[in-house]
Amino acid sequence: MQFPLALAIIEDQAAIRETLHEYLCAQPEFRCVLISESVEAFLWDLPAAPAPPQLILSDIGLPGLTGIEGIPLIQAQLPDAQVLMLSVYADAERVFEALRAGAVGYLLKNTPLAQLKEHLLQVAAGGSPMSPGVARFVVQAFLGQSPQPAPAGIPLANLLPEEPLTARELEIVRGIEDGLSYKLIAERHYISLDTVRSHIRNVYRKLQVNSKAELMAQTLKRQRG
Amino acid sequence: MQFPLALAIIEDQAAIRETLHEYLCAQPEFRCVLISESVEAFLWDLPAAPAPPQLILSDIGLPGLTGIEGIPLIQAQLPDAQVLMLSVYADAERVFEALRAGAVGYLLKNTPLAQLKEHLLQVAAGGSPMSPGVARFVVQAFLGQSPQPAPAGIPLANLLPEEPLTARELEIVRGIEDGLSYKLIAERHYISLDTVRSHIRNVYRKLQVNSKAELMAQTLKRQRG
DNA sequence: GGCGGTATCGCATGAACGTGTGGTTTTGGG
DNA sequence: CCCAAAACCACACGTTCATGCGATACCGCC
Repeated sequence: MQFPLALAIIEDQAAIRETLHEYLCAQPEFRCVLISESVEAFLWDLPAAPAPPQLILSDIGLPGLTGIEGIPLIQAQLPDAQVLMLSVYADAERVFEALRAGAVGYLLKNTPLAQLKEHLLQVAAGGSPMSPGVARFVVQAFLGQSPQPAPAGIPLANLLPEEPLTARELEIVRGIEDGLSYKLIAERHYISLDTVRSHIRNVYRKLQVNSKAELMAQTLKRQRG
Repeated sequence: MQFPLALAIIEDQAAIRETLHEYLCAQPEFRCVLISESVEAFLWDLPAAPAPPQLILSDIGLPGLTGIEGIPLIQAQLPDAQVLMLSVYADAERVFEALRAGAVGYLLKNTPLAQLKEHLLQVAAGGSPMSPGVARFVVQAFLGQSPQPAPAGIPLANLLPEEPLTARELEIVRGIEDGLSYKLIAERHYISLDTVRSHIRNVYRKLQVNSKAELMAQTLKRQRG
């Protein structure tokens, strides 16, 4: 394997895109040949790239075509390129779709930059990096399926707690999962309505959601996955 | 998940065993309850352990019973424990055997200690850590087998509503379970916001709930119970 | 033709929620 | 002892939701 590896990034959120760009391109192992904010833009700009990308780091949740839908289109243009998915979603369905579509790995967005770099290098070396929580989906599918409720304590927090929820926050989340209103949660724990709000706010930030419904949807997916 | 996690190590090579022991047990997240040099020794000493291990880090190449052969025996004694394999072998056959036997992950012995620690924590959080080169075997096996083996169906029908939901209403409910707002549900089905409201109203009456949260809580309970 | 059920849509009002901004008190290390 | 993190509280504003009251249209069926 020869360095630098030609790298392309597809990510719609400017902040994340810039962070990835700045960090990865500062590494001697990589050379960024194309940075796009959508699959469409990527394909459009591809002919103008200084070199064909060997590695493509792509978001899934993109405007227009999703990252998953983009994989076959990208591979049609770049048969030798390897696509590594980056996503905030940790549900089995999306993981399977991505792998079936031809992705070689699947990382969650809370992966630290340094690990992300390592994973990209491992892709180039023939690996299939996956965030460990993601890997379990694949293992279970591989096993045909035998959903063992593995963790004894069951942290309903989330698969890969970049920022772990505090004990208090977990209690609040349990209240939401029980279908309670903020008012009832407040009464259950003898705290004020605003305090509940405050905790919820922090939970939403940590879990990257912005409504009760999204929070519960995340729990639902995790239980089905 | 509560710390420290009760950890056991099975490794025959004294040097590696001591390295793992010293490093991991120095971490506040872990508490070493049993260090053995073979599966047989592990099982023998298990009753004398200060606490039942929650995580077991086991080598594969052991004298006597191999680590893989040991998994079912260990799980018979510790149904809630999770076994993470550690091996110098990176061949597909052994990986598959280990996973089939019940291992939750498979790491190579060249994994840095810091990463090993992270992987163990991820196991406790429900992950399936695998060294990236190992992961590709599993992905390929996954892709090689039945395209849609068992995505765990949608038993949404088998709730017990005295009044059954119509097809349309079920679609709307699915939208809610995906965490969408009324607006997004309306867009998804090309109907107006008020129509969504109308359907939801009927669903709430039929299922005897009066908020999104209660509806989702009902779904959650049904899936757990 | 009339009748019931489903699907569609509109409007209005109060409650619940999400989010921004600011605080204080408590608590567990360094 | 001080700092940082967690828990607690408050106010304000806009958005979303829950629910009431309508309405029209299609379809199968007796």
